Amino acid sequence: MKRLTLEEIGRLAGVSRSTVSRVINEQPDVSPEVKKRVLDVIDETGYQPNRAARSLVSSRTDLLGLVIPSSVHNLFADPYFGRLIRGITSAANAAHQTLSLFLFEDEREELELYGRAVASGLVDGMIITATRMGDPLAQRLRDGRLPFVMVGRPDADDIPHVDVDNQAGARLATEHLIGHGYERIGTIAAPSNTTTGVDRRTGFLDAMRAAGRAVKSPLIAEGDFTVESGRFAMDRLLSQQPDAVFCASDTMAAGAMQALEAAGVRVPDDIAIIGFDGILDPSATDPSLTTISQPVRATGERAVNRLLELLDDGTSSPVRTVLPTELITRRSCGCEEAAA
Amino acid sequence: MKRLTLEEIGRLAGVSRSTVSRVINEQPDVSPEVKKRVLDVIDETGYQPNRAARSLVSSRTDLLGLVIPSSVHNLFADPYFGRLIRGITSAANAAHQTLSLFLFEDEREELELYGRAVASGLVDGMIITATRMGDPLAQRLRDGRLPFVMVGRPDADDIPHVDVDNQAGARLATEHLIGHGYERIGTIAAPSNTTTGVDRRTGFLDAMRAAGRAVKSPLIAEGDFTVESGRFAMDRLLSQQPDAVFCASDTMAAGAMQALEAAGVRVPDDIAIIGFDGILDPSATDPSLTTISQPVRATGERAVNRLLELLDDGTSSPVRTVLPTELITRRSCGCEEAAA
DNA sequence: TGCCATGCTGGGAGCGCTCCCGGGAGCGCT
DNA sequence: AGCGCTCCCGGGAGCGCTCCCAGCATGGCA
Repeated sequence: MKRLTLEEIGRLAGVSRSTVSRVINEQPDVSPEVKKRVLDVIDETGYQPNRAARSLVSSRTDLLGLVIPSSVHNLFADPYFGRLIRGITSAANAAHQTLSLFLFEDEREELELYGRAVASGLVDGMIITATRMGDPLAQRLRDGRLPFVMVGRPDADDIPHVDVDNQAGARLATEHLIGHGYERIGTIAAPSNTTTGVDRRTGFLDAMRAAGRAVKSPLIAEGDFTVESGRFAMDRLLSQQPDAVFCASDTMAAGAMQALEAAGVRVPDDIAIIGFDGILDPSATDPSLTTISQPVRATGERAVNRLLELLDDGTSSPVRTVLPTELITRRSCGCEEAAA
Repeated sequence: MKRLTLEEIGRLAGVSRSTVSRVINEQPDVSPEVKKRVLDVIDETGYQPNRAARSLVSSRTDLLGLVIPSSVHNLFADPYFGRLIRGITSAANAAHQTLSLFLFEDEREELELYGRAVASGLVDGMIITATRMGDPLAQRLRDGRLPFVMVGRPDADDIPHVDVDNQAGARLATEHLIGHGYERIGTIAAPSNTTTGVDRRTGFLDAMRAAGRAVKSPLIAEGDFTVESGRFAMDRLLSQQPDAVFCASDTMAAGAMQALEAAGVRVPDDIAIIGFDGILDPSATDPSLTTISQPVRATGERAVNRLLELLDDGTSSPVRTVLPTELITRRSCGCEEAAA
C-alpha cells in the first residue's frame, strides 16, 4: 500500500491535482458534480494530504506549542494544570490544531527548544503557561516574530496574555474573612517569583489596608502551591495564633488543614480557612473548603483562541484578557452549610 | 529578515547546497576546512533547517505522539501522570524528538486523531498511555504501519509495550500483610477495565490463594484511582470490618485513610493500609503510607527509547519490557518506623 | 605514460503540495 | 456574428530540502 497523493486522487476522480486541492481547501470555482466525485474518492480511499508538503509551501503547520517551564515540576500534580491543559486541548481540537508539548528539566533544555521549535518553523505559535517573573523564554520570543500568548500575567505588559483577576479574587476572599469579624487574619501566599503569587498577595494586602488593618509580616507565610508547603506554612503561622487564613491555592489550603488537624485546631471554630482556585471536590476536605473559584478551563480555551486570532490577524485586539473570579462559600470560613 | 535557506548558507560559505547539507547531517566526504567554514557560517547566522522541507523528502518528522485517552480525565491529577510525562519528555528531549500531545474529550475526537496525526504523517510514532482493555486506538494502530508502544499491558499480547510488574507488586504487598498476621484482608481495587487494575487484583488474589485464604467478594471494592473513590470504597469496606486493606493506588489509599480518620478508625492499630505507586511524600499521610513503589519515570523513558528503536530497527527486540516493583515499608502497615 | 581507485564537491531531480495564470466553454449583450 | 464576461479546470512553477550521480582533482601502480 503506497501513499496516496493529490495527483493519484485526481486520476481516480478523473480531474486534475489542482481541482482536488481546491476541493480539499474548500475553495470556490468547483462545480458541484466534480466536487462530489472528488469527495467520494477521498473518503473511499481515506486520503489525507501530506502535512509536510502542505506546510512547506504554506508555511503553516497547524501545530501549537505548549510550554510548561521547569519551575513547575511540583505543580504538575496540581489539578489546576490538568484542567488548564484540558481547556487548551479542547479548543485546539476544535480548531483542528495539534499541540506540541514542551516540558523542561532545566534552562539549557529550555533554550535548546528555541532553535528546535521556533527557528525551524515547527510550530505556528506558542502558549506559555505558569508565567514567571522575568520569564527568559518570553523575553526571547518577544524579540522574535513567532506569535505567542501567555497564561497568567507577564511582568512586561505588552505581551498578549489571558489571566484571571487574581487581585480582585484575593480581595474578595479577604473581605469575606473581614466581614466574618476575624481579627488576626494571615495568609499563605504563593511564590513571589510568579505574578500570580504577587497579585494574590497584593489583593490580600489591599483589602486589609482598605479595612484599616495592618498585617504584620509574621502573619504571611509563603508556600509553593504544594500540599506539603501548605502544611509547613501553617505550622509556622500557628505560632502567631491567627483566627483566619487566606490560602493562595486550594492545594495549600488542604495542606494547611492537615496541619491544623494534626495540631488539634478546629476549622472553622478556632481558625477560618479560605482557598483559591475552586478545583477541589467539596468532600476533599473536612470541613468543606470556602474558596475563590476561577474559570481554569475557560482560561485555557481563551488562550488558544487568542493565539489563533493572532495567527491570522497578525495584530489581534486586546493585549490583555482578564477572566473573573467568584467566591464560593462553604464551611471552612465559618459560613453555615448551604441547604443541600 | 528573510528566512535562511541551505542555498544561502552555501553562498555565504562559498560552497554548494549539497555540501552544507552534508555538514548538517554529519555525513562523511567533507574536508575538515570546508566543514569548519560551513559550521561557522551556521552559527553566525543561527540557521535552522526548515522542518517541513526536510520531512517532505525524508518522511521523518522527529515528532512523537503522546496519547492520553479520555478515560483518564480524572487521573490527570494523579501525580503518576506528572512523573510519567516527565520521564517521557526527558527521554524525548535527549533524543531531539518533540512530543505531540493528544488528549481527548470523547471517542469521536479520538478517532478524528487517526486521520489528523497518523494518516497525514504528522508523527513518526506514538506512545499510548493509560492502557485500557480493548483500546480502540490500539486495535486500529496495530493494523496500520505506524510504530507505537503502549505504557501498561495491552490485552492483545503482540503489541510492544513497557509495563511494571503489577501482579508481582500486588502479591508482594499482600504477602506482607499476611506476614503481619492480619486475618481479614480486603482490597480497594483499580478499575477492572484497565489491565493495571486487573493485574493488581490478580496479584492480590493469587497471594491470598497461595496462603490458603479465601476472599469474600464484599472485601473487594473498586475505585477509579481518585482520592474520592478511595474514600467511598473504604466506607463500603468498613461494614466488613477488615483488619487490613491493600489499595491499588496511593491516591486511593490516601482517600481510604481520610475515610478511616472520619470514622474514628485508627491506622495501623485498628486497620492496616498498604498502597501502590510510591509517589506520595511520606508526610502526605498520617501515619506514613507503606506502599509498592514503581519506577514511573523510568517507565516513561523506556517507552520513548523502545519507540525510537522501533523507528530505526523496524523490528526491535522484545515485545514486552517489564520493570520491577519494590516494597517500601513505612508505618501504615503496622511496621515500626525506620530509624530516621 | 596511462589507468583506475579514492576523496571531495556541485548540480539535477524530485518529495507532495499550493498558487498563479492561461484557456476553453457557455452566456448575454451589442 | 462578434465581443466580453463569468465559471471551471489544468498545468507550470516553486517551496527547501535530501539523494544520487557525474565530474574534477589527486595519487598509486604497472
